[in-house]
Amino acid sequence: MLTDSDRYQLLKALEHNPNLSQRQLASELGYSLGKLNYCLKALMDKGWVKAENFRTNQNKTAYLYQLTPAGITEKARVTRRFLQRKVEEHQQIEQEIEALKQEVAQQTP
Amino acid sequence: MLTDSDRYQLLKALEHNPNLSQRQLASELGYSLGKLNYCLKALMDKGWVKAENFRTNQNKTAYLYQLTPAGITEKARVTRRFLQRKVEEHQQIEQEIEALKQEVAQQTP
DNA sequence: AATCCCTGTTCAAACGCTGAACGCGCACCG
DNA sequence: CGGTGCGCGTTCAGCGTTTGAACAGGGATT
Repeated sequence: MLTDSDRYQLLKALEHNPNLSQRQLASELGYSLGKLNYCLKALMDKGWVKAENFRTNQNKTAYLYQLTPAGITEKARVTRRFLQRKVEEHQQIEQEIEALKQEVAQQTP
Repeated sequence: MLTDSDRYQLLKALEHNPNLSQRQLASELGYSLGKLNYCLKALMDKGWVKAENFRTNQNKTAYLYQLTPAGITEKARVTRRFLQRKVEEHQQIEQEIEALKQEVAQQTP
């Protein structure tokens, strides 16, 4: 698929480290290589990320995965949306914990 | 698979309603019929739940999915474990939210 | 030229999940 | 007594997602 979490995590990682390889990104985010390639391609299809060929000073060829202006805008939007979702999740877990605590308290009096 | 969440939810549901059909249980927990059947069978294989043939007063045949003594013990264990995991998750989300808030604050000054 | 290493890309296989379909047994009715 | 309907548990082909081994390409090193 391509969830908001994927979008957020990838855009954030690329914002800070546009010079990582797909393998490094995958490892950093805990994604498989295939999934990362899929997600990255999706971001590029949307025009949020642009791959630029570049070579390190004295090293191999590689790509630079840079956020486009549209990507920067989108990253801001996704971040706000993701935050809101996390806040809701947080509240829900709080209730769940309260219920679980009562349950544990009752089960061995 | 069969996560702690599955174990907890099913054991809890059965503790309160041993007389529900698999379809009713699935609907209540938001599981598909196939998944519920799989999970329930797993609990029975472990010896935590026992299916007893019974017939409602003036109705059809059905099963009673009752927790065994071992099942009651296990339910208590799983509940504690599940609570602990939720507390950790809660703390982690709290940190994540804090980071996201700072990120949002910085992105449109 | 040959070898090595690190790229990005691909895609068959594995996995988890779904829900339509099936067989069974009971209750009701003609 | 047969027929029909209903709800039950069970099954499994099909689906969408995910995995990671395998591949092709290009620069560096020998």
